[in-house]
Amino acid sequence: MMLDSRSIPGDSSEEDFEWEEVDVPQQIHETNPELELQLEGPAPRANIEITLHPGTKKDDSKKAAAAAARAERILRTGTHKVHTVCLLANARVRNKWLNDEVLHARLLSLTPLHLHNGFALIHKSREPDHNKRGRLFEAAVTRLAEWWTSTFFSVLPTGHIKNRTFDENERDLALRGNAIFEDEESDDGERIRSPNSLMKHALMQTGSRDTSAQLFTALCRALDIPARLVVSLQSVPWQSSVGKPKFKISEKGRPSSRQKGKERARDTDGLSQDSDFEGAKEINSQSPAEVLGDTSPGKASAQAKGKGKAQPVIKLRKTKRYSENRASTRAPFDPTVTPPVFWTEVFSRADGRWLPVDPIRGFVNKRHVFDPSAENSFRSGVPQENRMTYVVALEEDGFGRDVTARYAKDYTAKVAKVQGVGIGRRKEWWDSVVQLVTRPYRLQRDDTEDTELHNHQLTEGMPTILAGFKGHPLYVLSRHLRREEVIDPPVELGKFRGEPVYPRSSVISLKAAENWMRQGRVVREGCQPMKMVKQRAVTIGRKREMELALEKARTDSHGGDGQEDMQGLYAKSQTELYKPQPVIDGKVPKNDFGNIDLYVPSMLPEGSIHIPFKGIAKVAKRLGFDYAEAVTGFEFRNRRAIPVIEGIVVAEENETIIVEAYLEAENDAEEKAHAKRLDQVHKRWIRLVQGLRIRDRLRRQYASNTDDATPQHWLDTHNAEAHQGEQQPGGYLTTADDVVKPFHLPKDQHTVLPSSLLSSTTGDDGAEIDEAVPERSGAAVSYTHPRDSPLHFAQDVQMGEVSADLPSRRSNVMPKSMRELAEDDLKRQASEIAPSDEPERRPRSTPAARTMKGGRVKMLMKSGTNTPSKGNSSIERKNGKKRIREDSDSASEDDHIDNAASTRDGNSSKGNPPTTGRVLRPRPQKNAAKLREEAELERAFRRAIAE
DNA sequence: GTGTCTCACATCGCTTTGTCAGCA
DNA sequence: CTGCTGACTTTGCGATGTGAGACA
Repeated sequence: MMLDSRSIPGDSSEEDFEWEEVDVPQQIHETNPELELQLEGPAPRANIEITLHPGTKKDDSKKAAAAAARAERILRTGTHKVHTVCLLANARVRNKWLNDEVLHARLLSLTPLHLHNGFALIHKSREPDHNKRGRLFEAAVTRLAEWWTSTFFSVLPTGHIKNRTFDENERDLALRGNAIFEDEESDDGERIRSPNSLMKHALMQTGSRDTSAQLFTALCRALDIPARLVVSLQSVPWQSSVGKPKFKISEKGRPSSRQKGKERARDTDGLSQDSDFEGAKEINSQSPAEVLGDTSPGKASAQAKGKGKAQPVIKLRKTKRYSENRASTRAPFDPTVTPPVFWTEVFSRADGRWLPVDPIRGFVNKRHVFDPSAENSFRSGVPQENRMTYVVALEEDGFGRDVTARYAKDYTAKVAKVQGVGIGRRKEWWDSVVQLVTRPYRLQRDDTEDTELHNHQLTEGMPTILAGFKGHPLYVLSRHLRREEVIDPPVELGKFRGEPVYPRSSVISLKAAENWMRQGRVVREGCQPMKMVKQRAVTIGRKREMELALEKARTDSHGGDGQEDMQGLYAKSQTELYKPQPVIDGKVPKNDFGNIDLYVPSMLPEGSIHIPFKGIAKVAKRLGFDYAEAVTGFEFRNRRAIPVIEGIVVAEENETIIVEAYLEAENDAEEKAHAKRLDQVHKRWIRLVQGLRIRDRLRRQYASNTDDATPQHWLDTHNAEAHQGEQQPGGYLTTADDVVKPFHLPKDQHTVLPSSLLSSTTGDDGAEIDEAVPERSGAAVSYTHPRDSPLHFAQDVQMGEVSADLPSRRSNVMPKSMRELAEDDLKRQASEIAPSDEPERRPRSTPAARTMKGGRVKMLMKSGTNTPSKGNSSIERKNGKKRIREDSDSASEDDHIDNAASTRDGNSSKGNPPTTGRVLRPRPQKNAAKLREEAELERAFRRAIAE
């Protein structure tokens, strides 16, 4: 590109520069393959070509994958929650059934008497020592459990609740989607539909281990021992990784992608599991490859080998039976040996505590035997069928308590984290679920139990994994300390892999001096910061400040360290309450910004007061008092901190005067606002009324002079020429306005007749009409046109007809102002006599009036009060129009007369019958009193608007 | 071969005192 | 002319949560 001074014409400022010719390569080759640039300059005719290659889709796919992962996570979490709640509800229903009296009676009848007596003999009177009583009770429970386990109830290997991972369920659902209803009975879950089902199992003395535990609980209750049904909810884990076999190193060498390798690893893993675990076979038999009938050698399973392309559902059943047969051979998964999902807690009255009882394995008072995590250690490689996350104990009254801490090993280190402790929302959710089943009031034993559970956590011991220390209530590692946390005093409790372990109680949180100020505290003089951290700059101002400081530091040290800005953090113990400068001579101390910091009430200076009213600063300023606006906090928008100002701080002695002045100003402002509002209301009313009047007048004029006021009618008129005599002049009446009466406003105050306008041709009304209905009027409105208008003829004819009918109105048709109308009204008021009878009689003289009924009377009432002129034919015309509607269902004779009247009045030679097919009921006739009342109301209204 | 650690990415929470045009 | 009000814009960093993969 070459720059030439000639190429910059007429720029004097540019003339100061000496332009130099330089050689520029004709083409610029961009090294970036994605952006090719060819510049086009004036001298060497190089073209500018910008080629933008669309970026690789990598990012998009990444995004999509992330979105999918997120959606899946939400789904997993949701599923986990719903499943947990359902399982809890299920346990509650079972727990309720365990109170069935018939079930109790049946169980008691099946229990040997000596076991009954074992409990009956434990009594204060026989054994005063409660410790001994406690031991006796425990022994009795042990005997009962032993009898139940060894003699009475035989546990079936299937039918109990098992834990399943999200993926397993997904696969299962995908498989059984169509057959889920037909296949109901094939489900391996034991079906207990009522207490009767439980009773059946009690009589058969057999069932799943869940049923065993439930029946044992019922038996305890029958024996009058407070017993809880304890359930470890086996909900779908929310973590995606749970139950997934990990990626094998041996898979690495495969030519396929890692993901595929992982999938295959999972598949083959499933295979290996399949051979030795009944639960796993279900999962494996439902693997997607099989579902899809994929028999490729790479994915073909050992099981699939012999089964060819059988339907998945059938396969499921077959494999299940197969596994059931083999289940008994698998000792490690024997449900009578492994930790259960349901068990019992009995309350030892003597000890005042709950004893766990495992009626399947015959354990009593051994809380550690229920956590399956220890059991799994020797079963590595198989999916867990029991995961302890939530353990709920349900009492006879249906209320429950979360007793996970009693049974879970490493509760605080592991299980609590799965429950969501410290994570926030999930823990919140679980708390809310527990709250649903918690007794609304507390018993003493609840408090005792809480203490016990708390002690369990305290005596749990140090975590064995690093993650266990994270958020542990007792222990902390310095690596897990937060930015603003420090350990003080650093008392070592022990070591974890060479790292010192400190008590959580030694952790104290620090704040920067500024942040302490926001709490109304200042760092004591001479205190050294306990920790130095990198300063954060969030707002633009702060950032600039930091940059300047950094720049200054660089220049000072000549490009030396350029170290980042560090800030010191202080502990609360290093601070003291901030004491602002007092108010002296009514002068309020202010900060650099001219206001006062008032983040906490203690920051209010001595001798001052905070008046938190909006707009009070103006008052204080007007009165000339010293004041400071109170900054009570900040809002953050657009990388800026915006101070929140709430009122002012003034000297105490000025408070009364300022507040009084403020209230006064408020009152004034309120009054002003009220007056303004009133004014607006009046204006709006006036506008409305005037608008209605104009509308009414226009309608009367066009309705009376001719009925072809609408384009529709214009059409009708022309159509009617073909079949004259059929159409009625009231075509206008079929519009909505005729059906829906607008409002009982004085409708003929501005009685402006076309004739008057014709005579004057000018004037407000003429303009108005012209403006309001320029086209609508058609020939009928042509009176506003000059005489040479093509519509002149129609106008003449029309007006001639009208004039014949309206002799008296002619002279009094000028538009009136609101004031004039009011005056008229006053005059009328003075001269008004018998308003109801008089007008009714008078119009009867005209044929049109004779046909009028209720509606007519009313209208006449109005006209009589509104205008001094009598025999107002325009009104009659209007009434006539109205009459058509109102009298449509009255005698046909009336209709004829009416037609005749409207024919004449409407200046139409076509005596058409009413075109409307509507059937309208006449308005009921009003009596004189009612009419008078209405008239009075109307006058009042008119007076109001005349003002 | 599993449990634990590490890394990458997502999400949350902290941050702490403007400017300008339009209108009354 | 003055003073008030509302629109403007949507950051960025560290801590922490989450999940996948590596490794002891």
